[in-house]
Amino acid sequence: MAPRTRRGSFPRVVIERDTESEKSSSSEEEEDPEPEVQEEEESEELAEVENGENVEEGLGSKKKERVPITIALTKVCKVCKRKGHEAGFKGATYIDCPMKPCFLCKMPGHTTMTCPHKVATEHGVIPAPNRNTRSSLDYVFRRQLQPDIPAIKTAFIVPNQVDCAVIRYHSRRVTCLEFHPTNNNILLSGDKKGQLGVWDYNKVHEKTVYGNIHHCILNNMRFKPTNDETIYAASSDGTISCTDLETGISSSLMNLNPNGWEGPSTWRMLYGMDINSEKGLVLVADNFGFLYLVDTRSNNQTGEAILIHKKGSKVVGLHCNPLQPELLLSCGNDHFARIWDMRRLEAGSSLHNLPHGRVVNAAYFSPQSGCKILTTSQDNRIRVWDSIFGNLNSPSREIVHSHDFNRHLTPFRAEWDPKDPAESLVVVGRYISENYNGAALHPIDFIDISTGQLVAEVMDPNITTISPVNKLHPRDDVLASGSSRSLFIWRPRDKSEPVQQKNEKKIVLCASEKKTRRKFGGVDSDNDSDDDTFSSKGKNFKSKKLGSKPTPKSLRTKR
DNA sequence: AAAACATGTTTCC
DNA sequence: TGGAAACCCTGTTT
Repeated sequence: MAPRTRRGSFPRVVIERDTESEKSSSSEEEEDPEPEVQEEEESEELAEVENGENVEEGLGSKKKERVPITIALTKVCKVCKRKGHEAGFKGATYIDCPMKPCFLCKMPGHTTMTCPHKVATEHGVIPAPNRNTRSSLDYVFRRQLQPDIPAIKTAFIVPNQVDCAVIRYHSRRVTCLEFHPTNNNILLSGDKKGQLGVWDYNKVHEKTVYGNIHHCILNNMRFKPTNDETIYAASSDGTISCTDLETGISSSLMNLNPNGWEGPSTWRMLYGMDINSEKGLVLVADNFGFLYLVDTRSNNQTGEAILIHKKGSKVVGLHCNPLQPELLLSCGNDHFARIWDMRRLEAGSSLHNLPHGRVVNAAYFSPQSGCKILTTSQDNRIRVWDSIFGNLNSPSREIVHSHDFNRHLTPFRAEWDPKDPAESLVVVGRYISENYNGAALHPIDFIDISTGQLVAEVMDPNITTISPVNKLHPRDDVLASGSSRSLFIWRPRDKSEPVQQKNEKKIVLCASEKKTRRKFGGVDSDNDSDDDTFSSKGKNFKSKKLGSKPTPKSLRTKR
């Protein structure tokens, strides 16, 4: 950023921003509100309040007479550049800039620390606007719509302990995960580079990476319903692949960029994908708002591309209703999730449009009844619609939860627990870190979406990275996480443990172990400057089995 | 040890 | 409309 000019009374004070170094000298002082700045403090402060428009001119005209005063900015906030406070980590606790809206709920007037949604055991639920009709009649009504909803919820079994992990299985950040539909120990993973990993996590050292299928982001994959050794994948390279998991032999169903690179305005990328087995279709959607249908028997596109989201916007998610093959759910960067009737697919013909505050990362029907809808939006809210047959004008619940967009991260997606008969357990990684005994960790949250309660937060002191990609096993009590370039398998700490009641289920993993002492929680980096190869540092492509008491050196235990 | 910086997408203007 | 800024709880290299 350009140096910031501040118009004081007489001498213009220029703060060279490149001296960002100061922020880190946090160790020296704590509460001292007096920075050792020069004399012109108050004038500076004044100017600061209303300036901002004179930055340019100051830059241009005062180039030479500007005396860059490199203030010893021990107290200048790196976020807003004002003094008197300082954003950043203090130990393992992040202090927000008070000038910014709350990092969690995005509302002004408070910081994350004091956010009303940051209660110890829950992130908070915002009842949707139309939710004031919360009469008992309403419940009766909804009960009629969903007669199969169990009256008493079964207790959740939450995987909470790292069972095994593979470090740098991928050479880029993990972008998607999929459990094998029939083989219990097989996990598939895709990464930013387009590689497809096949991992038998009971044999940690057996793993396969197919690197030639795609050459950029593998956005979504699905098993072929009629052959569970075959996987479809949609990639930002504009192709759909169909790969045999045994041989790695892959064919391409579709290539939206047959002429190769002709510039960013024409390069089409495939994001959302799902399979409609009833109709024998692979559905994919691109970054320009279009949906494509591919017949899985002929491997040919059927019909024309259909504009299903705002023209030019990315359609990141597609989901076919598990029970009603005519229903399709899509979501994308136009801030909408949309419900479609497959029999009447044309631009503008959506049955419902579900508005969101920001980009919608994911939208899913509930896995068993297909009656509920769960969305993850970049406005830090998980939204739930309890019945697709009910009032869809506003969500039944909005659950505030930190899963912001970050350039280094795969977008977070809240995922259903496919095993939960009540369809109320959801897993989602958390962006903001919390101080757990001195370590800044990013838990993976289990949320009861019927109440908004945080049922469990899963973490390990050795895992300091953010885990935006999570998937619960369709049959076992197993959680798979993709975090940075690593994959983790979590299982319950002790299977013989009596199942706890739902409200006592707060789990803090290894809270007493504090080996990890890092300022930052970590991120799933995709820094292109680091090497792609699996051999670049010797530690790449190594797998590690973690015992029940994990003290793995491999898990980048820092100090 | 500390700082620079690479990186990509959305939103702002 | 297009270009610039914002992001600001990285990870890696310098």
